[in-house]
Amino acid sequence: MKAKRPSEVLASLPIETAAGTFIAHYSTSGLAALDFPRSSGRESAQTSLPKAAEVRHWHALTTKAVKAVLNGNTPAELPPLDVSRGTEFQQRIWEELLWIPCGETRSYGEIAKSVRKPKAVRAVGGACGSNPIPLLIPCHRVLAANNKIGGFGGGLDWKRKLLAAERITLL
DNA sequence: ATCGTCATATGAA
DNA sequence: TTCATATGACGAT
Repeated sequence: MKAKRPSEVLASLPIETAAGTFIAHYSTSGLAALDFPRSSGRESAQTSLPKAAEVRHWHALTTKAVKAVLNGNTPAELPPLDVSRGTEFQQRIWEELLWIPCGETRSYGEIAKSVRKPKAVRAVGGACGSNPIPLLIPCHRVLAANNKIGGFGGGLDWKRKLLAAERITLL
């Protein structure tokens, strides 16, 4: 409906972790998307580092942040997040997710209430589903009511894994 | 406890 | 506009 401005992607860089190789996509404004490891192993990431020192710095931050989350810790610092292609509503939801402390969870309904739209519970789910930057925007900490697992775009197994890393137990 | 159905907000085609 | 949702509440098994 609103802002749909596909910022140009400057670089797609790999992030090697014990869980696989993530791929971070950077635009002129910051980190624009983060992909889960692909089981087929085909990486479309470029191997050469971009010339812009800024991007290299962002990637360093992203790499540290991703590894921190995989270990169940809170990232010390995040790179700038380019959420310019999201709608205003989505950006508001994503920002809200950022405030969820490591180890805690919220329900879709709780998120909806915190943005003063208590009825927009399904819309919250939709916003989480279109979250371009999983892990750093902790959509995995959002569960359905009654501590039910809910869903996860990148695969439910990932959600369970991330929750387990933070020692979050499902009822 | 599980299942079906409806209400409601938002986004995509 | 119509259709699809990573929900939630409620009522009927």
